[in-house]
Amino acid sequence: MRRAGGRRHTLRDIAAALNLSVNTVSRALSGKDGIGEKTRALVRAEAERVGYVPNSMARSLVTGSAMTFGLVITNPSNPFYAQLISSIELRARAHDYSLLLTVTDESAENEARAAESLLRSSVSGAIVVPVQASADPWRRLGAVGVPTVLLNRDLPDLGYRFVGTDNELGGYRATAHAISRGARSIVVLEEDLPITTIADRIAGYRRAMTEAGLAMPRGSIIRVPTRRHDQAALPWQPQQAYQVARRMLRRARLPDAVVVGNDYFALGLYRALAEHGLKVPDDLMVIGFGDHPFSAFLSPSLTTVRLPAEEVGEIAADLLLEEIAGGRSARPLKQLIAPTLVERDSTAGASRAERRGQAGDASPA
Amino acid sequence: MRRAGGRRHTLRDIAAALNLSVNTVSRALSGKDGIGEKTRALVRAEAERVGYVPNSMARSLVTGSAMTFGLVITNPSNPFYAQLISSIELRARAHDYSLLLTVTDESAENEARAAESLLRSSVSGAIVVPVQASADPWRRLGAVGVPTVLLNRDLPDLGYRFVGTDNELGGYRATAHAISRGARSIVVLEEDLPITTIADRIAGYRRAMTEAGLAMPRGSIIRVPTRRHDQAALPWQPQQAYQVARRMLRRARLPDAVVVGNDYFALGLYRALAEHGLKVPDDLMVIGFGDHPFSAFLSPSLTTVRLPAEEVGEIAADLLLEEIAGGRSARPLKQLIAPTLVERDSTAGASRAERRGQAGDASPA
DNA sequence: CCGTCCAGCATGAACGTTAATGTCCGAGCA
DNA sequence: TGCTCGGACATTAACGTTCATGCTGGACGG
Repeated sequence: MRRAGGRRHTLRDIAAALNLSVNTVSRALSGKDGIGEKTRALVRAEAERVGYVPNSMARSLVTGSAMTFGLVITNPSNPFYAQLISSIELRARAHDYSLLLTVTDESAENEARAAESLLRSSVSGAIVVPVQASADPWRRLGAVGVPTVLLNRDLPDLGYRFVGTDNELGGYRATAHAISRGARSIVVLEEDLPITTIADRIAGYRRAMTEAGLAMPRGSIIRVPTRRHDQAALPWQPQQAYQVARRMLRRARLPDAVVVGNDYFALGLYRALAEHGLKVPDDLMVIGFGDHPFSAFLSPSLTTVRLPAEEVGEIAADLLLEEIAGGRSARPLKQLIAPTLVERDSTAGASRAERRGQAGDASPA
Repeated sequence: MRRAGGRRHTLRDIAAALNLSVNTVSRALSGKDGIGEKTRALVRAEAERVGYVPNSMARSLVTGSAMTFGLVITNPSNPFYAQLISSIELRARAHDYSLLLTVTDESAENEARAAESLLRSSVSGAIVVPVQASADPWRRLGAVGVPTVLLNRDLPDLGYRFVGTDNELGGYRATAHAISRGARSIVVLEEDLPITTIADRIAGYRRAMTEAGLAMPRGSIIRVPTRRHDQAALPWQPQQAYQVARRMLRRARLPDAVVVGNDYFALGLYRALAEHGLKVPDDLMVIGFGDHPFSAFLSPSLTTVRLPAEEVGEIAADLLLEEIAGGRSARPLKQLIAPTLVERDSTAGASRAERRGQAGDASPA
C-alpha cells in the first residue's frame, strides 16, 4: 500500500504500473470524458489497490484554488463563536472546502499576521470576525482578489459582504421588554471593548429608553474590564462582572433592571445581588444576551436575547460560496439577522417596579 | 501593488524586474547565504514594493511539508474543546504552523472523511480527538508517515502518542470527595457515549466506592441520552439531564450524592432537585466535571473537577512538534494530566449524609 | 480504396517554489 | 604568469497535478 521510503503514490506510479500516461490516469480518476470505460476501471482499480491519495497542493498550484476557507475568529471559548465554527465548518465541508482556523484574541497584531497567512495559503475565501482596530489587513486580502465575508462585526469602509446579528435590535428588545415589565431606571452592563456589536446594543438600549421617555443619567452604561492573558483566549469572566456589579450596588439608587452584554455577566450580577440580599426579579430584573446553554437553568432562569448563531454561520458560508462562484447574488450586501427575546423568570412576575407603577396609577402621567 | 489580471506577483516577476535569476531572488528572500548584501537589499526592496507574498502551496509542493496541523475535534461547543482549540492554535502559530480544523460531531463517517482530507492536504501532522468507533482512519494516516497525536481519547492499538486528562483519577477524586463528606450511596450521571473518557470516569468512581467498601447497586450508573441533529454540533443539553434526573428522583431511595459527567448535567440536576424541594448540599450533594466558567457562579456554587485544558493542548502541540522534528523525545508515549477537584458549596457544610453519619457514630462500623 | 472523423490515448507545458549543479570572474598565491 | 579557490550568481531539474494540444488507428461514407 505504501511506496518505499514513506513516499506516497502519485499519478506517475499508477501510470507506470499500467503503461499509461500520467494525463490518462488523471482524467480517469477525476471522471472526465475521453477515457475508455475499460481503461478507467483499470485505473480506478490500481489506484484503489495502492491506496492512492491525490496531492491537493499540487492540484491547487495548477488550478489556483486551494478549496479552503480561512476562518478568523476572536475567541472560540465564546459560545456564540463556537457555534459559528461548527456551523461554518459543516457548510464548508459539504461543499468540499477545508477550514483554516485562526484565533486573534482581539489582537490587531494577530489579525494582521492572520491575513498575511491566509494570503500565503491562497485560500479560496475568508470569513472574518474583525478586531475592528484597522481595516487594512482585510483590505489587502480583497485587493489581491480573495473574496472576504465579514462576520458579526462590520467594517463598512471596505464594502465587503457582511452578515451578523442585529445587535441594535437585540439591545432594543431587551430594554423594551424591561420597560414593558415596569422598569423605569435601567442600567447596562457591557464589556469594555471598542467593537460595533457592543456599541449597537447600547444604541438599541438608548432608542428604547428614548422612545419610552425615560432618563439615562450618567452611570447608566457600566463597563466591565476585559481580562486578557498572554496565553490562549479566555472565556468571559463572570468574576469581572461580579466586581463591577458590587460597586454598582453600593450606589444610592438601585435601578429597576440591568441589561447585561452577555449571559456570563448575568452570572456575576446574580451573585452580587444575592450577596446584597436582593431578589431577582422582585427587587431587580436581569436581561441577558446570548442565551448560552446554561441560562435557561439558572435560578431564576434568565430572560435573554437569543442569537441566531447557526443561521448567521450558514449565511456567511453561503455568501462566501456565492462570491467565490463569482455570480453576483440577489442577496443584500449587508445582512442583519434579528435576535429573539426569550422571556424567563428573571423578568417574570410582579416586580418591584411593576408594583410601584400600580401604586402610582392614580397620579397623572 | 497588484499585477494585471488579479494575479499575484511571483519570484519570477521580481527576478525579471531586477535582471536576476529566480533562484537568486528566492535565496535572497529566504535569508540563505551565497547572496551579496547589495543584491539582497535590492531584492527585498523590490519584493516590498510590489507586495510580494510567497505561495505556500508551491513551497510545500517542493519541500514536502505544508506547515499545517490538522486538528480534528468532535465538538467546539464543548468548552473543554474550545479551550483546546485556542491553546493548540496559539502553539501552532508560534511555530509558524497553520491549523486545519475539522469537526466530527462524534460521527465515524465524518472522521473517516476527515482523515482522508488531511491526507490529501499533506498536513505536517495531526492532533485528533477520535470518535473511538474505529482506529482505521488514523492508522492509515500514520502508515503514510503523518505524525499523529491522540488527544483526550486514546486508541491504544495504534501506539501513537497520547495526551489527555486522567479521567479515572477525576472520577475517583470526585467520588472520594463525596465519600469524605459523608456520602454513602452515590450515583453517577453520565452521557451515553461509547468513549473511554466516560468509561474511565466510571472506573474511578468504582474504585473510590470499592475502597470505601460502599455498595454500587443496580442503577448506580445512570445514562443521559445524547441528543444530536443533522446540523452543526450542539452544546451539552442540561434538559436531557433534567429529565433523567426527574426519573431518578421518583425512585424509592434517594442517594446522598450525585457525580455528574459534566457541569451542564449538574444544571439539569439542580433544577430537578429544586422542583422536588430538595436542597443542595443539605439533602443531596452534587459534584460536576469540567469546571465550566459558569459553575463557580451557580447557587449553590458547584464543586467540580477542573480539567487542565490549556496544559493538555500545549502538550499535544509540543508532542506533535517533536514528532515532526523526528527527534525521539524523552517524554512518555502516553501522558495523563491530573485534574484537580475544586471544592465549592454543592458539597459544603453539614450535609444530610454527614449528620446521619454523626448520628450513627455509636454503632459499630 | 481513400479520405475524414473521432474516440482514446500520449506529449509537452505550466503552476511557483526550492534544491542541486554549473559557470564566471576576481583575488590570492607560488 | 598561471593556477587554484571560492564568492556570487545562473541554469536546470524537480515536486505532482491539470490543461492544451498532438498523435494514432479504426469505423465509416463516398
